[in-house]
Amino acid sequence: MQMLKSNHKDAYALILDAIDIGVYKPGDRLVESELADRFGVSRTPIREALQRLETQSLLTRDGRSLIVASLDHNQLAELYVVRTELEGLAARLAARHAAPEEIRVLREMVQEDRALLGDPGALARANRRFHKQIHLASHNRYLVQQLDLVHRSMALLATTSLAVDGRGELALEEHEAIVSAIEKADGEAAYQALKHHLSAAFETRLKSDATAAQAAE
Amino acid sequence: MQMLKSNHKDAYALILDAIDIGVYKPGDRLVESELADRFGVSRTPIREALQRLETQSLLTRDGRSLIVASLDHNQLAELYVVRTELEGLAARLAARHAAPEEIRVLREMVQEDRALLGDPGALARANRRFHKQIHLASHNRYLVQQLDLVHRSMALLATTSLAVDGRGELALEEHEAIVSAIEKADGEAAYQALKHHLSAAFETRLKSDATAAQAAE
DNA sequence: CCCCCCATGATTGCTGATAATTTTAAACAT
DNA sequence: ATGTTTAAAATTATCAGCAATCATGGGGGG
Repeated sequence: MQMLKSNHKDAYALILDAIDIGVYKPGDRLVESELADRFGVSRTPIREALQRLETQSLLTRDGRSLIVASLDHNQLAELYVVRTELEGLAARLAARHAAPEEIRVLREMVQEDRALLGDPGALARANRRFHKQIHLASHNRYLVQQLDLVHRSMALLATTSLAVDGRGELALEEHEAIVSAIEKADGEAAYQALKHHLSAAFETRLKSDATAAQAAE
Repeated sequence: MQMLKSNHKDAYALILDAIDIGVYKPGDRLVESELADRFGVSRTPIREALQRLETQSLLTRDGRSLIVASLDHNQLAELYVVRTELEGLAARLAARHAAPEEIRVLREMVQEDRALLGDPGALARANRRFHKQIHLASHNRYLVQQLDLVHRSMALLATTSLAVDGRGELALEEHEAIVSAIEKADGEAAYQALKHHLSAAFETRLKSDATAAQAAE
């Protein structure tokens, strides 16, 4: 008999979700007993989940206790450099190794995501799916894993650049260019297109952060 | 008063060492109670260390229990692709961002490591130091972290390519070329030199593995 | 009035015990 | 001999409680 999919996820996923949703924001302290109460388990599984999150750099130590990691400007820039290189590599490999079916899935995604242009949240999820599909198409498990880590770190960023006016349209065009390059099996073009895509996204983020910072003064 | 450096490392380091030394080899099952006995602590810190090692892919699940991960031929190839790209990036960034002092340290390493040419073990450690120094010179903390992960995965490989006849000399020449490129602040040359270095190392490994496999028939 | 010291409470680290699950192996039937 | 069922052993997952450490705040002392 098939086990019903329990709605009782494990502590790791629960805490990750809580961070994603914004229950805990960068800088917040995570107290084991509090989390244990909130999720109705004892401290042991909480501790283990916290340590896993720590090794993935989503949490960081402040003295003896753990706080949600935050990305300052420098760290964000450093993350983007690494992300760009890894995603670029994934695109290059995808152009070389993707199965025809995988490419078709990518193309369909680009089509279907047009329907989401009004909804930044849905667009952000679609964007993640799209990139994940490229990672998988690289057929390099290590790369997929490293990129998972990178993306998990980006969960610390509250905003998505896709919410900025007009960025959604541009991003989809860039996706289209990436898929076209992969279709042509042109690794270098795919690499460049993905690099351009992330560069544009980073630039948008910096601009919107600058505006927000000014507004906060 | 300064605490004496305790010879009682934490469970994580102890298990990692045990894997490094070869007490536990890829495929071996790690039993919590056995490790707890061996290191004289209770199962809880062992469990936490095991989970950390699992998230770093040094251990993998086989059903409910953990075994030391192993790298088959494909996984090794995939790892090398990612490693090459990341180390190449580090070299390029180091050429751009390294402080003069950091470059001098690199140059000294190349000089001093000549003295170790007879001792593959010492050479392997020196090699790790050298690469780590380049990582740091990139001044990108994310990259340093990702590369740490990659190198930890390589701990699963029992042999070092530096033990192969003549490889030590070649490797040091390649190190020399890398440092020269960084000195000239020529990022592209540094990138290419590092790529070449790793490519040569990988090739050496494949050859020696092939020989060993034949001998085992 | 401000600063330092100590006591108190909060929080993490660890232990031993218990529950749940899986693996092992042994007896049995085919 | 081989496959299958069932019971026992081993192992992992979780829990509640204790010990150690750290932060906080409330008095003295200057």
